[in-house]
Formats: sequence, structure tokens, C-alpha cells
Amino acid sequence: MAKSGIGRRRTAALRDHGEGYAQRRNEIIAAGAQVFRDKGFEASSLRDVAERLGTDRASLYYYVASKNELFQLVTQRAVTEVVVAAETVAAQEGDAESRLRTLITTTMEKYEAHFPYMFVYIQEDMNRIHSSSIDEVWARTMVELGRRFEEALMRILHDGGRDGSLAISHPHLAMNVIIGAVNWSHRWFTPGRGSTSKELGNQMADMLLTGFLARGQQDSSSSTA
Amino acid sequence: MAKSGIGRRRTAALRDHGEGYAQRRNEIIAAGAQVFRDKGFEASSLRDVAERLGTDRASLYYYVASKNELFQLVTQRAVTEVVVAAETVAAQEGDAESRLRTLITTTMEKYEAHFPYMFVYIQEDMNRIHSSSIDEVWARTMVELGRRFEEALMRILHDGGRDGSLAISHPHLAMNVIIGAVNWSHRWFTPGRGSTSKELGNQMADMLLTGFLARGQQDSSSSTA
DNA sequence: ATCGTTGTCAACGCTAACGTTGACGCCAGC
DNA sequence: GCTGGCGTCAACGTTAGCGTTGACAACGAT
Repeated sequence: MAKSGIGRRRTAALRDHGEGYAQRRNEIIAAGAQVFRDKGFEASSLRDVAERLGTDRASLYYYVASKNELFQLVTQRAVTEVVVAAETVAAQEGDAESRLRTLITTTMEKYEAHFPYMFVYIQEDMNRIHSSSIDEVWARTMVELGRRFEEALMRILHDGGRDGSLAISHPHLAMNVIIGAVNWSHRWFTPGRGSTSKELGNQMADMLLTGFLARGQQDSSSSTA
Repeated sequence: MAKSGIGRRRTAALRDHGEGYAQRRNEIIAAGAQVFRDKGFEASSLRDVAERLGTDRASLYYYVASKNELFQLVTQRAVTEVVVAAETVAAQEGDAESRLRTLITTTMEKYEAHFPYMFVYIQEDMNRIHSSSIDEVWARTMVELGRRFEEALMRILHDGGRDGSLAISHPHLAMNVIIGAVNWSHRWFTPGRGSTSKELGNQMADMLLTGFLARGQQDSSSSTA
């Protein structure tokens, strides 16, 4: 609110986007992402971010208005991109099976490409943000993006029923299982260590599509209780 | 450390476990669980807990030494119980398929029985606790429990390869997919709303065992990249 | 009746984080 | 060489949480 001193200068510098200014700003965003990923939003302080860059906390305010804004800058692009990609896949031609596979691999690849930005977002439960210190308006936007991702996935699952490529008795639960499997990667996936996102995505798709049951059995105690 | 005043009295009251004392303490633990679940550990303050109980923050210290201890009390029993249950299932007789199903349903049932205690634990990433304010020794214990759960699951998956009931090309990834699907429930499952944990567990097991692919197809672009 | 225990709470000191201010050294362009 | 913006940083005021202290009112046991 107080457009005083540093606030003015930041706004100005941002407007006439100086050459190296944007670059330094990106360094700060990257450092912020790492800190947020390590400690979570609430436990992170701008002091941590400054230390990681070997600079002073106050210097950050020349580039960023607040911890909240930094969080937004960290997540904004990555999340939007993932959601748009998902919607694109959902709207593609082709049977639902292959679109589901593509959605999973594409999402994993995006998680890798936007590492660790995406995981910062996944870690925070944007649904409970009203009781957190994250900016509320921003949180609503994020929740909305999450909803759109779910919608894209649901569309594929429903299409699968129609085109006969998928057999899904409980679509909403299926959605949560898929999202859970994919998003839980924030606890174990580190780009560069082990398989690539593409490999992992395909293997995950295999598992989710064909199941763990060895072929040549038809069992299934199954169903409700 | 400072065994002064209130600390002494708390220790004493705890030792000669007064009748209503334990009960009031449990109320506080329950309230703590709710607050932790709503806001996450870091964002929660003892002030929040006190307010939820309509009492004063300082009163809590008569029952609980610190926010850290409260967190431990909230998670301790639930997590231990889930892990022990998982190990029991893993050690049971029977083919791997049915044990895997049982592990999933049992876990979901425990999540329901220990709601919201278990979700408080799942929400926090105990692996990054060294950079959080949660007690480090305690965190290690929790990490160890998580490892034991994974171990139990891995045992079942391996057995499935031997007894021929499961076909799993990438066991470790399969483990992460299953755990992800199950644990992600902390974002969408509320006991009493919708299906029961037993129903959900069985449906999830169906999905993971048989996959989403409609039968009568054998496709699979499959595998690595 | 009185005394001690029990549960509570107002108040304190301390720490850490936030966002702001004002000024400093430095290099670029004139 | 002078001047002006640029990036930095020491220092400030403020807020919020922590854990502690000391006392008070209620009540049960003696």
C-alpha cells in the first residue's frame, strides 16, 4: 500500500524493465522456489531466501514486494502452464486411453521442466489457504486452476466410457487416484536422479491403465463393502 | 528444560494421572489436531488451539509442554498404529493380491478411524523436517515409521511376483503410485461425507489391481520412453 | 473452617519475522 | 570530472508467537 521509497523504485524498475533487473529478479524467484520447496511456505522467511543468495534481506524488496508476491511469482507460470497443457490434451483427437496416457506423461514432464516450482504449489494445499497467510485472492485463482485440471481429467475419463476404451465405475474416485499418484511425485521425484519424467510418466500410465494384477486371472472380490 | 512452575505441575499431574486431567488433555489434543489439519503445523499457533477451546493460551501449558509436544501427541498413536497394521497385513498368509487389497482398505479405514490425526501427519513432509521447526528427533522417528510402511508394501509387491498373482515391472514406482493414491486422500476424504473408508478402499484396490483399461483390449504402447 | 490442590489466566520478557526508511558506494553517460 | 540512477544494506518500528511466572478462585479433603 505505502508507495513509499523502495516500493516506488521497485515499481519503476519493473516498468522500464532494466536489462539485468529482470535477470536478478529471476534469480531471486529461483532461490525463493528452492526455499519454499525445502521448508514450505509458512516456515520460509525472506531471510532464508536472502541468505541463499548471499545478500541482504532488505535488498530483496527492491525486486519483490513481499513473501506473498514471491510465492505467486514462483508458482504462477508453472501452474498455469500445466493446466493449459492438460486442457489441450483433453481436447485432442483420439481415444480416451491414449489421451489419458498423454495427460499423465505430459504432466510429469511439466513437473520436471518446472522443477521445483510446481512442487512448491503441490505442497501447499490451496484449499485451506483462507486460514493461511497466503494472499486470499491469489489462492482462489490457484484453487480455480486446480479445478480446471480436474475437469480436464474428468472429461477424458468420461470420454473413455463413451468410446469404450476405459472402464471406470467411479470416475471421481478414479480422478483422485490418478491425481494422487501423479502429485505424490513431489515427495520422491528429483529431476536428474533416476528415471526421466517421460519414462516415469509412461510407466505410471502403464500401471494405472492395466493394473497390477497378473494377466490370466479374473478374480476380484471387488466393489463396495 | 526449565522445570519451573507450570512445568513441574504438568509433570506431576501427568504422573498421578488425575481423572479428568487426561480427558481435558485429550480435548486439547483433539483441538490441536483440527487446527493443525486446517492450517498446517507451521501456520498453527497455540493461540488458535486455545481459541478453539474457548480458553486461554497459557492454560494449555498446564497440559502440554509446547507446540512440538502437542504435534507429537496428535500424530504418535495414529501413525504407529497404521504402520503396525500394515506390517501385520504384509506378514499374513495368503496371496499377494489379497494382501495388497487388504493393505489398502485397512489403511483407508485407519485414516478414517484416526481422523484427522493421520492427515496431520501426511500433510507434513517429515523428510524435510530438519529445516522445519518440528523436533528433529521426533521427526526421525516419524521418517522411520514411514520407511517401515513402505517396506511392508514392498514386501507384498515382491511376493506378488513370486506367487504369480501380481505383475509389476517397476516395484518402487508401483509403491509410490499406491502410496500416492492412498495418501492423497488427505486432500479429499472427510469421514461421514460420501462413501466409507471401506468402500473407498475396495474401489481403490479394484482400480489399482485391474487398471482403467476396458477389458477385451490388449493394446499398450507401454514401457519406457 | 481451613488448607492444599486444581485449573485458569493476566502479564512479562524474549525472539523472529515483516515491511520501511534513508543513505552509501559505484559505474555510466555526459 | 560530475552527476544520477542502481543495487545494496544497516537500522528502525511493529507485530505475533513462544514459554514462563505468579496469583486467584473454586472446591474437596481433613
